[in-house]
Amino acid sequence: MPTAKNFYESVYAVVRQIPYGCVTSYGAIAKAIGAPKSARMVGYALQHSPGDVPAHRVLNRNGVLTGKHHFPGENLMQQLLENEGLTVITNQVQNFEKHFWEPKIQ
DNA sequence: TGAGTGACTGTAA
DNA sequence: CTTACAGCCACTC
Repeated sequence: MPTAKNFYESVYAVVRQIPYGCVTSYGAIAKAIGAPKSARMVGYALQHSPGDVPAHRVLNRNGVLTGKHHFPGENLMQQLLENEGLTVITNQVQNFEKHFWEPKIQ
């Protein structure tokens, strides 16, 4: 079995821990799982993520919805974030630092 | 086996 | 301040 699957599962596990109304960055997740250089892989993993993973809460370090186009709808990601009390303008989350949640390793 | 790709990040100009 | 370039790891063809 590919050991990389553990990497994916680790990403999913961290993303599932993101509380309601909070967001984080790919690099933060990558660092949380012990691979700060693999931020790109986090995004790649989210692309293969199951439906029970709140991938809409994961943005880049800039607070921009880089993966918005990968969601079913054209503005679904933004709608989900706004539904959680966040403000999104031009694919960018306002007060990103304020809603930022740092992943924790259990 | 090797080369190409990507939901990123940090540093330089 | 904004824009550009290179590094990085895992996966697919």
